[in-house]
Amino acid sequence: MTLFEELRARGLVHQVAEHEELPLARLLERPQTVYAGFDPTAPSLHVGNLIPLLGLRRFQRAGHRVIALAGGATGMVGDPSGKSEERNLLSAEELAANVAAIKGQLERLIDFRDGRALLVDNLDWTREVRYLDFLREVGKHFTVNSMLRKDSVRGRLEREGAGISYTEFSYMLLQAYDFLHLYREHDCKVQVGGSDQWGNITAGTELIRRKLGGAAYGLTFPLLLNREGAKFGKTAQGAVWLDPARTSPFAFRQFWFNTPDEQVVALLRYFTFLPLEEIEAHAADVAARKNPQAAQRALARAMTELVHGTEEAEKVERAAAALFRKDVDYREVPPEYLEDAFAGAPQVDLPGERLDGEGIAWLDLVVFALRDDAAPDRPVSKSKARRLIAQNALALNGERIADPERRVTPSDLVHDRWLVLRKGKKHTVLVRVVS
RNA sequence: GGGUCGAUUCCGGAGCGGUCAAACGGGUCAGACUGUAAAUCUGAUGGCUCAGCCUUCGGUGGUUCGAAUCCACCUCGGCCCA
Repeated sequence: MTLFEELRARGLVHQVAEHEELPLARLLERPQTVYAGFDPTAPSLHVGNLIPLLGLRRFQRAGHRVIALAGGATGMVGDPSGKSEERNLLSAEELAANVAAIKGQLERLIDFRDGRALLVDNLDWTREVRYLDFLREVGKHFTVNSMLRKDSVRGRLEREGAGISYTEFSYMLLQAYDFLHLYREHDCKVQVGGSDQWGNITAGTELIRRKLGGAAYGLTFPLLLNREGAKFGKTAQGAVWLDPARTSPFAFRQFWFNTPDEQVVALLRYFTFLPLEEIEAHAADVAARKNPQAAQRALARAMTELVHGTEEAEKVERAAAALFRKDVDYREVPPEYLEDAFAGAPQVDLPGERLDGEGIAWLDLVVFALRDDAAPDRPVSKSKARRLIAQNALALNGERIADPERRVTPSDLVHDRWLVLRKGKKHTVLVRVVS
């Protein structure tokens, strides 16, 4: 199976910009250089970025050279694609920090050994370009008419109360210029990206054709939506990040595990490198409602291994297995197993003296241990904690406690040092009592 | 620069002087069911010393016994004109 056939079989081909004399599938029969860009809009990539990133990885595995581009320059301008509103500009310092962080993540998912991949920053060739030169060299090749027809721009123009600044309007020219640059310097003829990048990619192929008479190609991956129709990877708590400091490996694993049946097979094909036959076996199981959650488990495992490594993936899988077991008596689980099980779960340290004497009221312990759903950097308010208790949503060491004034004392400790606090079915916090 | 419309709780969006912590929908959280699903049903969704009180409706000042609702100015945004 050729790379192109596999991409199709996995549902990864959305649109292709190619040429009659030599279609993309034929072009790829010989090793090519392929690029995708990542704008430094945040200090970490998120699962949405995995689409082009793993796309590059597939090209690389098929023997092509890939270029991962960090958008130090384009990030300064802001891509209007897929954005319903104008965004605030990031400072140069923020951008530089973001670029550095993103580069590190790219390096873990793409193999850069022996020139098999390049890591570039478009700021390097854009910084010195003078505005007048840019207008004459690049701007002249675009009509505003065609720019206005791009979805990214049109969406903004048509949306009531939105609008688009000249800065963001210019974005596609910068990205086109990147493609031109890579085409010239690295003989890069193919750009890939999410489907929202179509307009930006074709702007590049057009520029290359007009300026150099060159034949450049584009490929976009389908845009994934979750059930609510929102962009894939966005949750109510925000994006699902690759950085373990922002999204814990446990939460990362759970994100994939919680994929609904209707979507899990598509995600296996789309994101994982599992053989297609294996995925079809899962598809059959899901359709027959056999082995519930097996497909989700495979997906969660594969993705966590990819991003956080095998060891971490095993750890959080064990943690989930322990945490979601029914009727666990934590006192009966040996401490070393417990510690391991909670390695990926949120933890807080509680000073031991809080338990002395009367102990701490259940309500206060909850406020101490729980974060606010809406603002994860803050503790829950007492009002919310009260409501949760009233709704019988909170359990201590596996036992629901409905009395906010119930005292929690050292006699509640599991193995003399822990309190296991659970909210609902899915959220567990390990409270470590320290002296 | 001129005209005009708008800024409401996470989002959309009601409200047009008291009965407004603010309808309704979405989202979110929780409970039941279940497979740590989906669908469905139920409840909750500003804060607190929690059956009472406190602080909110772009900002500042004003009118009034009383303002999210009226007035003035300011800030920001849309649309139209220049």
